[in-house]
Amino acid sequence: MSETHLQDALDTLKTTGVRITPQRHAILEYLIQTMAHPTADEIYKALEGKFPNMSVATVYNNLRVFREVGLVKELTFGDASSRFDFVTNDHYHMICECCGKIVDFHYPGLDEIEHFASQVTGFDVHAHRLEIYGTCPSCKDVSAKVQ
Amino acid sequence: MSETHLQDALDTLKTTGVRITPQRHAILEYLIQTMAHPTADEIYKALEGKFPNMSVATVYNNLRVFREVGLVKELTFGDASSRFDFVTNDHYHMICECCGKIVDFHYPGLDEIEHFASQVTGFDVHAHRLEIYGTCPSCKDVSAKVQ
DNA sequence: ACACTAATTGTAACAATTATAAATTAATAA
DNA sequence: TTATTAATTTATAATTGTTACAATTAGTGT
Repeated sequence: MSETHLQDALDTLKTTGVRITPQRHAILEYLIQTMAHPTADEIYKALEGKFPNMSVATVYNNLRVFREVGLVKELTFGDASSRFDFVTNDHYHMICECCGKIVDFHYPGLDEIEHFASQVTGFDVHAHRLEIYGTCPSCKDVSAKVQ
Repeated sequence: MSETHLQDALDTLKTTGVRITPQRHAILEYLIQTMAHPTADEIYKALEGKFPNMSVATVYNNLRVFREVGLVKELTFGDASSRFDFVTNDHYHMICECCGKIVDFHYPGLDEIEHFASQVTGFDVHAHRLEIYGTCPSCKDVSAKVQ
């Protein structure tokens, strides 16, 4: 099924007139296959084996292209570097403040808040972003043992 | 009433054992008084007149101190630099994707989603973050005129 | 007013990201 | 298939936001 995701993504590129290069193919493949939400540098390092000559700039350029086409979402948390997430269906992120782990979860029907906010502020609403911060089970265990 | 905010903030510093310096006083005052959500550099530039010798490092240091004490929230959007928001009561942000304007709005009862997410992921939940993106009224006007 | 310690300053370092220009390569049509 | 053209990659330099550091300065409790 990640196969079809990749195929869909490539189709999107084709219809949008974005050339499909081996580097783009590899970046997309990696983004889809990994369960993590990698930084640009992590992607760069992960593909170093396959593409010894690839430049970091290529990773950044293509992540921007993917974002513009809507294939990829850029996540900016407090820390230094952005993380990138292949867009499938809508989901939110639960983030461990201890170890940085990110877990996806689904939650339907936050559209009402978009409505509400639109009414209150007079904005046209395009999208929203929600993250929840906490402590993951394994970090809870660790801190329990320490005490 | 922004007077009491400032006084409360200073009290918080005192009880937390954080020294009250003129620079800290001025940064807090500026954060409370401005309706915007300034970057560290904007704060630095705004106080340049009063403190010609103040270092950027001082601004960053103190914003970190304020964050650790809970007086200030750091907002990281897609763009390069963090923005800082004096913490009053809980509110969310509506952000114009066209001009970057940020408008605060209140919305009660998003605790249920914290509960839900906690159940689903097994995390202990500490906080959440929500932003809504759209186009502000004045940017709507401009784009209407162009067409 | 004194001493103690934290805070400020100026600067250098760092790390993420972007700009640039030259070399390469994918898509297209002949 | 090949030539053409414009997009893409690459390598590197530049930029920018932020932090680290060491020396100086200044709050605070006594």
